Amino acid sequence: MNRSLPLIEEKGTLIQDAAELVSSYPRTALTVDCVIFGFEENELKVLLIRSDLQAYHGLWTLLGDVVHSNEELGDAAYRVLRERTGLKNIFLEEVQTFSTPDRHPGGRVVTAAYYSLINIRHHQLRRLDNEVHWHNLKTIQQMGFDHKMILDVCYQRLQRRIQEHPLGFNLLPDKFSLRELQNLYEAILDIKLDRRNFRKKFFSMDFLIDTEEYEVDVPHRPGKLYKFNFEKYQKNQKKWFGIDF
Amino acid sequence: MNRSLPLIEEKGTLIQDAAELVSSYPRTALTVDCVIFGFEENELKVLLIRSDLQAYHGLWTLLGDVVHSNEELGDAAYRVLRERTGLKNIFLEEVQTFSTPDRHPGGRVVTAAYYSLINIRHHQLRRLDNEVHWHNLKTIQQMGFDHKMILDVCYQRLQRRIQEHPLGFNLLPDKFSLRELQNLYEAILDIKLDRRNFRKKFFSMDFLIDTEEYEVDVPHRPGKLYKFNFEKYQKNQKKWFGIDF
DNA sequence: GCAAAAGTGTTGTCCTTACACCCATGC
DNA sequence: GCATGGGTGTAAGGACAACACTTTTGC
Repeated sequence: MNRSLPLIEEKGTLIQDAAELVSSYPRTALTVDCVIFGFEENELKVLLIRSDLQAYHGLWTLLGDVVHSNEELGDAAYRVLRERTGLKNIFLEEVQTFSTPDRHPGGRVVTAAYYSLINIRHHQLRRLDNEVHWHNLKTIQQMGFDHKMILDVCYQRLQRRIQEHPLGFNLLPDKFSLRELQNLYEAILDIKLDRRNFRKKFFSMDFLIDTEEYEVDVPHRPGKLYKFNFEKYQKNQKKWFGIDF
Repeated sequence: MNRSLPLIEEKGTLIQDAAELVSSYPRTALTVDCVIFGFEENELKVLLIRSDLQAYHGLWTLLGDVVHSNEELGDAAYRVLRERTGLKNIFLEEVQTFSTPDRHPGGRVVTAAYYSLINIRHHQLRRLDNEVHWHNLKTIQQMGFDHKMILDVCYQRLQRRIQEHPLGFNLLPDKFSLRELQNLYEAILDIKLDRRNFRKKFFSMDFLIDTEEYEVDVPHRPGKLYKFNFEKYQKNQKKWFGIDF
């Protein structure tokens, strides 16, 4: 309907010089912060770095850095990860911005939070700048800046996401047992699941490939090892229209 | 484990002056853009404004503005809405940032997109700055900037969201018929739903209050009118641990 | 043989889907 | 009386939750 509205121009003249307009805008320091979750020894961990600010002396913070002047935020997040940890080929997802005016002691800094979930063993940390370390998520109390809040928000996102997408498979060895898979889900969701129902669920989804191999060197009956059928998953992407709140 | 790590300080001296650090950061123009969906005449609409840039002469754009220097992004989004349309008491949700370097013809501008879904009749548009108009979502083709992409991303978010939360009820009159509710869902999800199953679904959720009133002046058998039981919904917030991809 | 975890099946319940007929009203 | 949409029920299938015993291995 509104496509046919006449152009009304008397209201104001159009802005000819977009560059002049933009140059009149206030400018803000922009950063990105990466919340990298990892899974190891049946615990959900997160990668933190020691704050280099005197104001947060001794506290841990997320991996973050300022966004360069012609850089996309997503690219900045990948760069931060690469520079600080050497990590590459990781999928980052934006969660949200944090822009409380006093969130940074040095002045106004707006940050966009990104998160990912990776296999700790598949990604060797190089360049341990400023003491990058994995921390058990459950033991983290205080952090610098508003990073504890950012972490909490990203953790909630992760929990929601893993129920909708098979994120988990990237986190396990190429061949994994169902117990390992279940441990992963239990660690992330922070709940216990019924072993039988869990197995049924995953078998019925039919995304597991039986490798015919078994665990070795375990002090109990060895479990079968499976691979994830990524191809099949891609094809069967859920299209669902239920209403479910 | 890492809580007990000793502080290693020889790596570098801590930064004493956080303000100096921040002042060294490059700065970026920051805007917010609001994607306001509305529902009227069984159609999903979106509130757009005529671009005031010569470069996008005649094209429609989202409601946006620059973020003030000490303003939270969310607050800026609410302000934009208030200033441009008079709309208040609306819930906005952040979707994501858009930061392609050349997305604005006047130079680097990073934007954060927010969306909402409102009842067009409950919110009178005041101050029709620069021709703010409702547009039928399905007829929108080209827009200024990268706003078509932003709109698409926000629409997808809306579709996902309405399947998880009873957003819809704010969009209808205080008392509504089930047909109105179903029209809303069909418009947003862009599908047809079975009337009987739809009714069953909503009745079984038990969030509807029977007003004992009926539609009037309809050219067919009048439907019963219901209210939404917001209180009951709050209490029964879904807590769910299934895995469902 | 014992400890530890793997592996397995059934049942009841609930949710979803598909589907067809009568009812109340305006005209 | 007819057109329009309102209102209703059932049956089948699928998903989920709860639950206990046997098997295999390392030691």
